[in-house]
Amino acid sequence: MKKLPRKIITRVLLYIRTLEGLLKEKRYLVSSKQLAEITGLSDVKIRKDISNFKKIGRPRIGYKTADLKKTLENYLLQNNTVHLVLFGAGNLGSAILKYPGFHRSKVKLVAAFDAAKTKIGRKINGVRIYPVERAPEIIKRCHADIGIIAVPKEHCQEAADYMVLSGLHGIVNFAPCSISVPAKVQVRNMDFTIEFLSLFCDMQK
Amino acid sequence: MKKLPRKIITRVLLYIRTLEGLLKEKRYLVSSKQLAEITGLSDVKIRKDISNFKKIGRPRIGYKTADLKKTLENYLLQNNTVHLVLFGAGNLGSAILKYPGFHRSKVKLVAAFDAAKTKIGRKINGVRIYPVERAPEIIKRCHADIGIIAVPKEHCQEAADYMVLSGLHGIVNFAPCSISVPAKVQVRNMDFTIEFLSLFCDMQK
DNA sequence: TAGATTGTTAATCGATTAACAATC
DNA sequence: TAGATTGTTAATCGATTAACAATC
Repeated sequence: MKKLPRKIITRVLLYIRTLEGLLKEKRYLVSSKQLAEITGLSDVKIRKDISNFKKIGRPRIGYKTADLKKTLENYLLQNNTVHLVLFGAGNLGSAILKYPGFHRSKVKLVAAFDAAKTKIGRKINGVRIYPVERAPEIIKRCHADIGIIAVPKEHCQEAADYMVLSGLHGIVNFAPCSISVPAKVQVRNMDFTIEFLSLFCDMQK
Repeated sequence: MKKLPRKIITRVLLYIRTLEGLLKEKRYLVSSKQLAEITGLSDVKIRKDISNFKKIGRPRIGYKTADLKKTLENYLLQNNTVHLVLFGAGNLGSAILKYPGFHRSKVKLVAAFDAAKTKIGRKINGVRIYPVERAPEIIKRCHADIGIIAVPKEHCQEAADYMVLSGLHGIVNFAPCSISVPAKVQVRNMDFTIEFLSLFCDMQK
């Protein structure tokens, strides 16, 4: 199976989330047109995306919800679970620790780190908070894959450095600033302000 | 000035944020190559993006930080300030209310709404929390542009409906579910789980 | 002048959409 | 059979990169 571009991966994850919702409502069949209505994407694009995997739809009928979900998951996630660690257990960090995302089984936040003495040792949503100095040790021990930066932007690069040092190859950065990391480390930036402003600019005219 | 595609808008906002940082460090000149190093984008792309505005760089020298920032802001944001309202003052909502984004002057969160009686009337970071029923009235009164959904996903569509009813044309949805709105309303979805998983899939191989 | 950097045009690449054949 | 829907191929569109001229 060839590697898919990021755009398609993101959409496929959206399909999986959507299919999960449909299953909860006991809708066992779904067409690309229905998926298009729910997701806001075009039905052609959805069929094209799905065709990257295997023929699974039936003309005139659509897709079996459960089968489609399983097919997409198998190709994309296989048997992997993503292990996440969080830097910064403040407001945003706590929100992330409690984020009610889909697919609990595939995504596991395994440890949090914070600089504040008062927070060390506490648990939020079952996840223990450790002092940042212990990050390398703990990250290696629990085989974390991805680090989340939710610290004040002054400590943003510091957190990134700890992550690189600990051998992480993926970082999701919620702080509104750029970080500098080796090329092998993938970074995804989530700056809320940029999102708000970009939507606003998009809306003009 | 022609409307720019969303991708370029988002990058230009990143340049503005970066230039703001450089100004704080008293770096009054910057080249596209330096911006490329900080942002992780290519210098050609940066020059191409900037060339959408006006000739402002000087060969051999680069750009005057302050001038470039001003030029980008003038074209993109003009004299506008974005007025935001928030639905849901839980963990994530509180984090958004306190988000230390750049450009305080251009982005203003003007009101928050929550269903919980205990939260009504309180202020977080100077923003008052109102009962959801008052949303249409307050949103109209304060000329809000964009609504932020940070409610539990069960109430996600409800919040969206309130926003549409109140005349908002832009929604940023942090809940992990799809919403259905009229075509004139622009939606931006931020599902953390999808971000984490998509980064993870991207990292494989 | 030589060298570095901008800004632009042309070429390439990738993603989306259109058209349509296949099929149930 | 007729109609709806999938899956695929070809055409279009947009974004990125390469090449290079302009300029300080």
